[in-house]
Amino acid sequence: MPVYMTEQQNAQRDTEALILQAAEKEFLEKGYSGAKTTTIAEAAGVTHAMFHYYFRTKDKLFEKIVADKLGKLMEMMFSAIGNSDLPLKERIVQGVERHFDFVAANPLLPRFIFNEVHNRPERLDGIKNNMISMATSLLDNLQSAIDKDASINKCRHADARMVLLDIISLNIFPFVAQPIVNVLLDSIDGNSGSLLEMRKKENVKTILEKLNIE
Amino acid sequence: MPVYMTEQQNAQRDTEALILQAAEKEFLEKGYSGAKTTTIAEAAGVTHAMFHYYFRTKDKLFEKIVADKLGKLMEMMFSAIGNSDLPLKERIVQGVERHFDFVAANPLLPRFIFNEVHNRPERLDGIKNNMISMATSLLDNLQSAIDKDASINKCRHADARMVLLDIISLNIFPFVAQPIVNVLLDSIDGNSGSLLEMRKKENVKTILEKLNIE
DNA sequence: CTTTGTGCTAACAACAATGTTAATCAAAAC
DNA sequence: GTTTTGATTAACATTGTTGTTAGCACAAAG
Repeated sequence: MPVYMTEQQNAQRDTEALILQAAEKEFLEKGYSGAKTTTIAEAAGVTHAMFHYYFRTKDKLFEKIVADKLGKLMEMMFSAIGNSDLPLKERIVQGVERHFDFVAANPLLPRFIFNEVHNRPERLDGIKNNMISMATSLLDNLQSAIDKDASINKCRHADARMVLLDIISLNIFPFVAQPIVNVLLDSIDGNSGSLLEMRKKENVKTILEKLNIE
Repeated sequence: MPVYMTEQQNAQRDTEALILQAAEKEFLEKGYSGAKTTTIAEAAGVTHAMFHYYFRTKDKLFEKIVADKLGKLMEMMFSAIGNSDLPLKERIVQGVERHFDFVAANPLLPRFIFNEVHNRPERLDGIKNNMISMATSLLDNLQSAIDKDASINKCRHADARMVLLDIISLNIFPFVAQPIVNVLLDSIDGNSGSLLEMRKKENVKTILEKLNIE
């Protein structure tokens, strides 16, 4: 393998990366059927023949990107289960905030995944087993942490799966429904933009209250 | 206006309605760009020329359907604010359950609206004012009910807007993410299908706990 | 300096999707 | 019964989108 790359190879990596970036953005924004290869090429600043030169077909590139984003599905779900080394309260706070921050950093990801999984549910087949085993172990761990805390302190004996679903639901919704939520709240009082920070704190509070912690 | 319709008029209404139904289904399933007029016509059992005969263009019919579904946006949000004649606890229970049932009866509606509002946020412009005034009055009412209950009983002094967002988030998520949630929960134990009923109860509980009612 | 390989372009080909039109058929109006 | 009206069809026209190909430019290798 070459230590120095030729200029041609540099150029290749550049335009290939440019197309990939443009495609990712376009696909995440508009989904498979809404995205156009010509638009992607245009956004990348190359002729649309380059698209096919590097990635053969629209499907091939799309499936590559779907696979990539599907890999983030785990993170989109299980990052909400905090670090098991922390005491339960800190674990919950960290879990909710970490999860919220992940979604905030990938605000288009949820809608994209929901849409493309709805379009072809069999996309899940490949990661199903991985998902299940990961969910099982993480949830088992969280559940016993909750149960232990429930015995020692006054914490509620909650179902860890439900808590996880609560966190994911609460955190993802404002991003999936952003324009609508903005209309709803921005105009009632003038808190434009601060909604997300507000919501992040609120969700932490909601989950803590649900578990009756503190 | 005729009391009896001619057979031609009957036929017209039939195929027009058939196309409309097929289009609604197709659009809700696949969105604007994913839906094909030929597929709609085929599903309605007519030639695709009929599509244009009755509805001129794909856009026109789509906008009609979007407007219709956007009309349901209010219900999708504010049905969660229960009847103000009831005591707070019953009001919350009724609100959450009524809202959940509405989403369950229109499971494709949220994704459709989120997508098409994201594609063209200006779609909201038309109903913005209506939304705001309705939100204001309904939320004001709910807020004072909460505040009153907080003074009399031990109920928490919660922000009605946040409570509304919580309910919508929790109730809508399982439908928007259905295949994923099913994988996550179905395989952990064998509760296939019962997830939604489970979730409905859980959401009621969560909101009641949040308000510290009962 | 020639040859080879490769990124790149422009033009074209193929197909799918939207939209149109002229002609047909049957029921309703007269 | 003739005419008219409107639903319906098949065929066509158009455009947008995807994918291909022949050739050019230019750096690297010999």
